[in-house]
Amino acid sequence: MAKTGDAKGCGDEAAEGFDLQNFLPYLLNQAAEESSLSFQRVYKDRYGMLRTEWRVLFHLGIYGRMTAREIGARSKMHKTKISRAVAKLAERRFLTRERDEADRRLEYLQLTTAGERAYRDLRAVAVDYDAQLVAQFGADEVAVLRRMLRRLAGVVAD
Amino acid sequence: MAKTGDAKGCGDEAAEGFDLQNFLPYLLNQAAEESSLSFQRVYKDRYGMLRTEWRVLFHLGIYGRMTAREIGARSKMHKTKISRAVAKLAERRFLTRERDEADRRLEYLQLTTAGERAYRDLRAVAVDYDAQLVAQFGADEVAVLRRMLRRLAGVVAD
DNA sequence: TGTTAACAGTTGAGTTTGTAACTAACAACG
DNA sequence: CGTTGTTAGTTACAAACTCAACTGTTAACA
Repeated sequence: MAKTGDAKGCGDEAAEGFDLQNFLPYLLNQAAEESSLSFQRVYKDRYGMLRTEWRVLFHLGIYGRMTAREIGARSKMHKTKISRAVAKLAERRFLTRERDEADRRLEYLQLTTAGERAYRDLRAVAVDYDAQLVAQFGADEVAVLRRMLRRLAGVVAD
Repeated sequence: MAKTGDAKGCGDEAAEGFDLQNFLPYLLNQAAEESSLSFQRVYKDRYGMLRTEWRVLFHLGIYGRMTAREIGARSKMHKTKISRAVAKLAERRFLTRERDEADRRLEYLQLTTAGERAYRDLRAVAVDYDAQLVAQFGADEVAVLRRMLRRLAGVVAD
């Protein structure tokens, strides 16, 4: 895969002809950007959401009522991102915040009916995308891809 | 892989239990972010570079003298990003800009000796990373991963 | 030629992000 | 209790990104 025999007579000839298009961090970024694009357009145009907001919406939609801290633990998003995403979603009445009276530092977040509706709508788009992808690449290869990406992302369990 | 039988008796039961951790755009972003991190640290701490600057540096290091337009065509980065990255690299004397006298809109960019040195240094880091990855995952699986990512990224040829 | 369109690259305004410092609340231990 | 440390979440400010408008140049074609 890596080109060789590019001898230029320097010291570190091993890396001559470095292949950027096959370099994983670069490639991952390109693929991530590209695959995000079609979605981004849906949740941006349809609901005026950012990716961070989409993520928070999905976490609450999938796992139900939880605190910002728990979202952070699951998603590895930084807490400031979450804080701002939550503020926007609350402002748009997609979620409600409820203080925990036992530990008043905590705030439970929960989707409103409107938030739930948005989540279901966007989830349908996501499911379609997934199906399309599996149809295009084949279930086996997609499974391999997912497994490797999970390892790269350092996701141990859930 | 997808959970089923979560019947809640609504309309769109197919998507109940949507698995965020296996959703490709999400997974890709997580993996991309994670894999970028170790590098980011190297080129940021060692040379004060951003990812855009790293990319420009590598394009010039690998393919040699070219214009900003060509970098854009190869990398799919937006021209404003490239423009600013080039400005910073020029300011730090990592590249020189040379107007094309035949078509005065064009400016040829080329690494200086210092730029070349930085490129070689960072390339060595990249090569190491790659080797480590192949050792960890196995050459075959990495090849599959690369092929799929290239397709996802929409890279047709080079 | 003169006019209009297209292109390479830059700049500016508004938005989003990252880092660090901050507030408020709980915990631990003397 | 009271001091010190930790945690949940927010805010402030600077850096970076996006999008659109801009400059300067070449191409197209009447």
